[in-house]
Amino acid sequence: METNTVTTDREQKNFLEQIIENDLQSGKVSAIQTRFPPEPNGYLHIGHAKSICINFGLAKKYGGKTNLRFDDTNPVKEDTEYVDSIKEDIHWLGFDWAGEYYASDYFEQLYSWACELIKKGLAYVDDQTLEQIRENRGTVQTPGKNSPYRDRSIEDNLRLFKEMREGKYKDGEKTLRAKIDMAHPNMNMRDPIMYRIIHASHHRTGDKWCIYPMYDYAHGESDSIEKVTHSICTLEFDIHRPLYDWFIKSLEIYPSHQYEFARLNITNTVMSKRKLLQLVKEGYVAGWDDPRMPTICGFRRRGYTPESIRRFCEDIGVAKRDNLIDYSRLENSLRDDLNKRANRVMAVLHPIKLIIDNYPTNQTEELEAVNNPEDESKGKRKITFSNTLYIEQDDFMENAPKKYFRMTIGQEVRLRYAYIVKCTSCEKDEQGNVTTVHCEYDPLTRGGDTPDGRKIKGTIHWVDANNCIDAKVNIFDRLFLTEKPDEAEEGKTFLDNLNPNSLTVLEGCKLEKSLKDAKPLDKFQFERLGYFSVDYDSREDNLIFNRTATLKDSWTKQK
RNA sequence: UGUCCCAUGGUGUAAUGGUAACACAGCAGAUUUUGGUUCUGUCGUUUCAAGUUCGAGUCUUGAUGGGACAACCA
Repeated sequence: METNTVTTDREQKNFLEQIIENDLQSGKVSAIQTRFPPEPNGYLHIGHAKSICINFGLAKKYGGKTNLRFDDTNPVKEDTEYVDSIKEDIHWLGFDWAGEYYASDYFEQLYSWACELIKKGLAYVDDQTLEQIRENRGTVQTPGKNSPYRDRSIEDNLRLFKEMREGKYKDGEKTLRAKIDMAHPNMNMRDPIMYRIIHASHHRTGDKWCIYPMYDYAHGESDSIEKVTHSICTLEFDIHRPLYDWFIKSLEIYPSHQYEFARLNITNTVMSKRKLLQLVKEGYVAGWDDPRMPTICGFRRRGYTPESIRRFCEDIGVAKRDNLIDYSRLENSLRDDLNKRANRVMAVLHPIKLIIDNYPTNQTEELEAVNNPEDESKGKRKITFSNTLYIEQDDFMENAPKKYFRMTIGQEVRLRYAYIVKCTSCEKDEQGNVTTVHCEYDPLTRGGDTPDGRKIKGTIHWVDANNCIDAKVNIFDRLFLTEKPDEAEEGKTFLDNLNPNSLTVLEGCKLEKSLKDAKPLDKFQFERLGYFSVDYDSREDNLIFNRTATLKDSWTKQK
């Protein structure tokens, strides 16, 4: 292994990279093998994306491999629906796995290893009930008590365990336990349960088994079978590591090692699968892929790109201390990506009419607009202009503050790519809302240039009222009102922190004609407004856009 | 009154006993046919105490604060 390239490298490395480089240099491992081990009992969320980027990213960086392994040891919670969605999401994120495995592939091996542990006197069949086991486990501060069945003979244990497998017992009647230490300060070491009886069909093995291994017994052994060198998981498993090591050592099998990092937390959202499932099941959101959900499919539907999510995961880094990342970091990554890639178009979300009184009534002309000022290769397009346009409600004010550079009576403003116009008057409805604004244009400023060189501070976007299309636009706000929704007040739950206004549907938005063929997941920057993506439910005659994120806005801040 | 993990600007993440740094956010300015982008400048950091050392963010001990652990979940 070359070491000189590494030492001269000034790049910052996280603790996992340091561990891996040490292991590679010392010869502890010759190549690295990682794995991403989801349980197929829910959809992947942004926290999983972090784990995916770490596991796949590390293997890629150091020339190793990553397996996808489904941790499917609990048939009552798992389903192929989740298997499929998980695979889709990983691919969409841009990763491909070396091997696709299932813990259930290893059930036979796991069973025979369990028999080996029995033969070594390191496991026993326990007849205690769930309640008795719980009671005798003790507490974190008091030692537990040995089970009365703890000293059964190896022969009895072997026979009983075989009978468990054969279906001779009902759910809960017996368990197989590792024989470690009921007084161990680490609760996980107090004779942890290795197998429980569950008479339920498994999504892959059907009714072949009625005993299923627990996570602690299955996970490390699966890692070992796959010769995983670095088994990377979140912090809450660090207390399981002694047990992880105990099984591997007792079985004398390939020594995989577990390393833990701090899970991702993001402001104003929840990240637990249980809570996400609850939001879906109880109808607080429209589904797993609701654009307000922190799921991968939710972000996808909202308009996020895989690149922006990967970039985000790199940005936030990896360490062992608890963290809470501001949601805006996600938006930053998105803007950074889409600024360079999304074509610009003009759209008016809250339309009011703008009538150019000195422009010929029946005239229409075509103007040229740049598709992406960051990327000349995206070319230009034609947009039409006439005497009646739509502009944004916010872009007109009757009594404007002095730093308001938009439309207000007597002030000149540029209509993007069109003309300089001067606002003359407005019309209101009975409630006093402005419905129509009048102005006059300067014919010498076609395209938006000022031949006399006068400076125009404001430029606003517009849509030709005589040549535009209607659309529905979903505006999303944070799903939760508080930064840490999990921390609910006394007697309340995270549900009480839900934002009742997290979704606003805008009807009758006006879009430039070029958008008529937009297909689901197409992404655009609506000039001055933000990034928008076409929703799955969008149809040619009923366009629906999702606002992915706004543009940075230093104006509303100034106000 | 247990065991384990963690503690660096507002938020994250580096610094491997030798000048505390980078990103984002904030603030100020420049540029701009998007109040976007881009560019420049700027603000601001080692939880506390003792110890080891020529020298400590880093090592030791203690304290404080935060987190994890008592599913036949993962």
